[in-house]
Amino acid sequence: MKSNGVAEKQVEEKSTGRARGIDRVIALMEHLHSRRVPTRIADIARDTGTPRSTMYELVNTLVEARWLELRDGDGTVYFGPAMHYYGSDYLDSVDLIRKARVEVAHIAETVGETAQFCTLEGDKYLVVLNEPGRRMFRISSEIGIKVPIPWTASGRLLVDHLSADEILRFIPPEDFILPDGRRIAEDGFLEDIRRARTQGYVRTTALVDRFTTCLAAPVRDPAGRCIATICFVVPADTTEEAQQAMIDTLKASAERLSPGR
Amino acid sequence: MKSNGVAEKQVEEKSTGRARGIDRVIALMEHLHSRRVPTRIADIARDTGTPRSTMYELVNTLVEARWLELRDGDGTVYFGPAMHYYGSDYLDSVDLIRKARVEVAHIAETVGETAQFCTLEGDKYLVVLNEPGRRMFRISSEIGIKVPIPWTASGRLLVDHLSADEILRFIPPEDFILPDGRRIAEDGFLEDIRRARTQGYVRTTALVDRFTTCLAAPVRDPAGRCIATICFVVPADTTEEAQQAMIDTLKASAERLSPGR
DNA sequence: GACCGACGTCCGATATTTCGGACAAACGGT
DNA sequence: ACCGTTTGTCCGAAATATCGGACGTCGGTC
Repeated sequence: MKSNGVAEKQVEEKSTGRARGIDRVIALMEHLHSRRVPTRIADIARDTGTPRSTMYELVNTLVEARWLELRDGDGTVYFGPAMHYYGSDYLDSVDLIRKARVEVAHIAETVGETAQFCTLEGDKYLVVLNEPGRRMFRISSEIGIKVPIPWTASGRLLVDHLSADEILRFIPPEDFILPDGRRIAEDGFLEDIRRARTQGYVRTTALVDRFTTCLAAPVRDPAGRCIATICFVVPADTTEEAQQAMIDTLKASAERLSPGR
Repeated sequence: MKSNGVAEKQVEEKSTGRARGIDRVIALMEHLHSRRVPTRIADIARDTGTPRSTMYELVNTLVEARWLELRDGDGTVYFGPAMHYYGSDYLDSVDLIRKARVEVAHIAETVGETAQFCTLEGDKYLVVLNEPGRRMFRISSEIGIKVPIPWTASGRLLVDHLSADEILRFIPPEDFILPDGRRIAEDGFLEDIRRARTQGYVRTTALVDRFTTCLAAPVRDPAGRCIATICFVVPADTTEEAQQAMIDTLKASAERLSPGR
């Protein structure tokens, strides 16, 4: 069950190609999530290595349960309302996330910029909450999509409890290569982390996206370990003055979210 | 797949008690959603009519996929982060809901009261989006929980495209009985609907909860049919003046959400 | 109008998953 | 310390869900 670099993942190939329905369904949902777009049944079957007849059977069952929805009438399927209901139950059940929802919504509304709440999952960075700002230019929320730690501002906070050695052992080497092929220098990265520890926030500019600046502040547990971050995603040409105000906002929010103050 | 009055639902009992894993999983998730609280595996097995050994097997699989999470260490399970990711994908994929999220978040933040976005599913009323206000007294969001139409303010808008006869045929008779046993008079209900059509909003007080007032405005499709509502849930002693301001806010939001203006 | 590819359904065989029950460990009350 | 209850794992048997492939439709292309 380890996530290999490749996006697509055939279902476990044991001796025969036969698999349990539930494993097929998990592969199906992961596939839809990674594509993030309504997809034709035959394509899902091919890309997940599931027999076509099996996939049709399963999709029918899931559509009936509202886990999936037939879209457009062009034969594509995508997630259905049941996933939203179950997901909301999850959000409500996790104390930190429930509080973070309030903070993120509040600062996104008052500041007017996109705000996010992020954590680590394994050795990857993950957006858990995303509230778009008034500026509606970035539509794609990347909720639940794993991203290499060095690509992000928050990532520099989320590993700051580790030593330099531990950090480099923890992050897969290939994660230092940006989507455009550039390489992030490891010592610059470690220096960012050191500076962040003393400053109490991180700023990155033009990292994965040339015209975007990220501002992030750490949510820490009572032991001082960074367990999550809250951050703004803003245009790189935002004035320094405005950015400083946002940093103060983030620090205050992050402080309120840190358990045991 | 009809929802009978009884909350619990054994999995399809054909000739033998045997069922597909996927059907067991659907029953499991529905059970968790209806209980809305982390639950012990053995209890889920009993309440869904699933053999214990089968349930353990399935839960292990689902925990590994992050569909479920083991909680507390007391052997209970509940929804996991994957549900949130899939649910977010669903929200982003439905145009009206994506826009409604912005409106609901905005009015909840600016007005400071709990705002919701609601639709019909079958012959039941359903909360799709819920944004708690500053007043944090009502914790329970009821997202995805089906409620009888006559119990709600929004319900009076959502059926207003039907004639009186059609309405009474559409709503199951038992749905006119409130949780406390009181009966909602059918002609009063129909009168509410008539008035709502001309006024463009609905107000109900002390319906399902003695101290709560609901204010709702209709989102209409180009044909004028009410396809959803946006509403506030406020204390019954809110001043008339404040309520009027909220009604104006709701009408404006509902207008913005109505497709094709 | 014939051909080709994609879509969706159906059916029988068999590899496999579900199921029941047994078992050990952990728990908790007296 | 004793005993009844609950939790979680394991195993073999057999009921059945998955799979492959065949079939009829539909639409577009030459």
